[in-house]
Amino acid sequence: MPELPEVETIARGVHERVRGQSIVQVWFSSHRQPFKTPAVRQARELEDRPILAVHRTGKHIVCELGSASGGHLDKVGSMPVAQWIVHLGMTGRLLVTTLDAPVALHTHARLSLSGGKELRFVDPRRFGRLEFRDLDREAGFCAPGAEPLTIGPDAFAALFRGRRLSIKAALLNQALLAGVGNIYADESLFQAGIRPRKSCGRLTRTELERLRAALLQVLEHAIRLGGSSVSDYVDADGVRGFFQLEHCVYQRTGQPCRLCKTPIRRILVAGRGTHYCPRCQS
DNA sequence: CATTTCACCTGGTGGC
DNA sequence: TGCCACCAGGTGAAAT
Repeated sequence: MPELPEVETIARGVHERVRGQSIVQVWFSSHRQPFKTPAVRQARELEDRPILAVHRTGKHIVCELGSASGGHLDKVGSMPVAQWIVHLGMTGRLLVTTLDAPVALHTHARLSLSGGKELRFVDPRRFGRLEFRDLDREAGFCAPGAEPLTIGPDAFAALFRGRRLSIKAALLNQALLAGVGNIYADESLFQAGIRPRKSCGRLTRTELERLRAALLQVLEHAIRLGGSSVSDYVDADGVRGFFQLEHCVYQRTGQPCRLCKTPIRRILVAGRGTHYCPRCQS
């Protein structure tokens, strides 16, 4: 499941490979689900536009686009006038392939590019979303929550102050922090030595600062390793990540804790499978 | 308003 | 061997 490190890895890969190229032709599957903007309008809007840059915000991939009419006149670095926003959901992939590469099952979008490659969106469970924004008429995409890689100690602590829900549920709330999902919530709570069910309001300032530092460290480490491939995650080239090998608790139910050998436990918190060490996380 | 539950999806798994 | 119930979880809408 793509979370911040996986989405960051994909966005970087796509950026390197498609920056400066124009979208030549757009094909969408007939499935209704993945489109936040209706497919017909989305396809018409995307065609002929140059891709100026690709970056990540929260779990969203944002492609900054130039204007269609004078696409060849736009230079990389000029102001974007539109955006194509991709959310991968649970099983979404965004791949840069050759034009003649075999089309994977559950391919929902194919954007052929001026450089002779293709940008493909593949998503078996169709939880992903594709959206187009015309920046002349609407605001640019902005994740609702704070960015975990840059948020400071005070702002981080303020997110959780006065809340009664569990810290695990709060970490998963995208309106508070953008980009944290089940894997990195569990891993950062382990690193910080905090029980997932602990109420936000009962966390001390020291614990919150430990959590912020742990989250930052875990996310940066995961980005360096190209993300976690736990189900079928791959980067823009179809290459798997390596951070799953470093997981301390996620999907390690019953296995010995890497620090104290106590078997890792799995419980349900806020309806999500949650993994923790009963000894290291007090 | 804050918080919880559920529906949306398909592939993989385990029981019989 | 085959079939089927069930689970995985990001998100947003509905319920509490």
